[in-house]
Amino acid sequence: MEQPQIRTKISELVYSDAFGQNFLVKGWVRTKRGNKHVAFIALNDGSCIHNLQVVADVAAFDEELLRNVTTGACVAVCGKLVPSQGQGQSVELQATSIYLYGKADPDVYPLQKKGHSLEFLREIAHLRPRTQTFGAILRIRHAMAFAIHKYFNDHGFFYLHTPIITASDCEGAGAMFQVTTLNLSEPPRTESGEVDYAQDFFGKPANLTVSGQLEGELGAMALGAIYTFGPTFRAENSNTPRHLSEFWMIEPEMAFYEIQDNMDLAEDFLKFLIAYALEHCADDLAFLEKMYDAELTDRLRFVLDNRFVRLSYTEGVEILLRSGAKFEFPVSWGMDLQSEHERYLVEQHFRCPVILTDYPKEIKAFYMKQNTDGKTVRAMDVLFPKIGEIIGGSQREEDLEVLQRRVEELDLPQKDLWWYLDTRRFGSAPHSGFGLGFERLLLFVTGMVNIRDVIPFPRTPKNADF
RNA sequence: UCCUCAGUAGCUCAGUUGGUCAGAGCACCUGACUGUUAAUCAGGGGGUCCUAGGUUCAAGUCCUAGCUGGGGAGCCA
Repeated sequence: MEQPQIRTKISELVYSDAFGQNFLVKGWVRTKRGNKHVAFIALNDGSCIHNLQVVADVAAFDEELLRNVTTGACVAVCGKLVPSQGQGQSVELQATSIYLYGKADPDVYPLQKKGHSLEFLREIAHLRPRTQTFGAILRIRHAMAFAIHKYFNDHGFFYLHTPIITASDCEGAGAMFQVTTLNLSEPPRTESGEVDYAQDFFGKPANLTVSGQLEGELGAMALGAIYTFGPTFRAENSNTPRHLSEFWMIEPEMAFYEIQDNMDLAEDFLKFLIAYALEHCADDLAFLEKMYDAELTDRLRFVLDNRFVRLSYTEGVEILLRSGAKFEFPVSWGMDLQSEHERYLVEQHFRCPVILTDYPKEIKAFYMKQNTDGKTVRAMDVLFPKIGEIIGGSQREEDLEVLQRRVEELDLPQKDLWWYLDTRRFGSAPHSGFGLGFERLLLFVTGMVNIRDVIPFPRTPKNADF
């Protein structure tokens, strides 16, 4: 019988009814079962959550070959697609030839057919993509990245590549990683003994970006609406299931958007992404629901079907004060809301995503547009059940004098911000934007609870392996 | 960074008051079984009890410090 030369992905076969036809598949062995007459090989090639059941008549194959077909091994299989006699799958491949690409010594291959803890899998991040769980997560991650580009493209936004390396220290979003080519054991010194950054690569101190927003605003004030989608770096010593040192962030920035438009966009955007996941990642979501989170798709549908509650910080504080709930940190107007307060509003009071707006200006960034009350700014935080703040954004202050006054009040280095202030000096306009933490979105969509499990190779304090 | 819990076989864990305490299940190996579904059944091999000190006649067990991981908090997306 003629052997097919073209490889077929398993995702194309598991729902196929091309019975009697020959196919060539290539993938990694998940498990092998059977007896001395017949072997069942569960093969996965990453194209979908499902394994293809390969059936091998033991007598028809070299004994040594089959002995090396173990969990983790990589093989190519030619065979005939037939309806499965067994219960777990609708099709199976009757193998006519098997080629062993790479063995995986069962004594030392870390992955077993048994389930593994997520903590253990983090220690073998180079191999965990081969598990069903991480296959599902990484496919969903891809789908969400694609959907993000699709949404913005379809809505007339332009993808702007803001810099990864920045020499401005005023992004105001936490500690930064320094970028230098100086010899750290013997850096050049100035006459006064300080490190002489004039001799550094960029001639001044440089860092990895903590946000593309400031440059994003420059793009919005020219192209009308832009978004960024790239890696972001925070050198904070944060050790939580919701923080990474390196993560991906989406930051749309829109000219002529006021805060209400900003909220409309954020809600529509998030709902589009969730709907996209439900439509395009159904099998992977079903797996995660079965294994980790029985309410996963219910929760996704709930967010899709309900309008986000919108209320001001002041109203939120009043609800918390009236609630009678006991909080570790007592609520008062002017304080930043603690996790417990946000959770109360989202999970106890409204039981729905909440957009909080108009925060006290003292607890928000300098660039946010000040309200006429003199006390609050047009900030907006989108709070989700289980994961808290998923989006932070605001209308930006477009008035040069007001913005400059705020820069002075906060003692920010105005000379480094000249280019940012120029947008207010020349053709200023109302504009808004927000930042969406990509991995936080993925936490919500996948139902995972630790952010280290929704990025292929997590970077956290004391961990940059792989 | 703070609080808290944990670290024993490849994995998940048990190990009582400090005294036969080196254990189980799974994985792996060998054998059995003509269609399995985390296959099943029988047998076998497998240990720096996280590290360094300390207390004690005696430490997996108690004390101190450190390292690593989980959970909570802060910072934030």
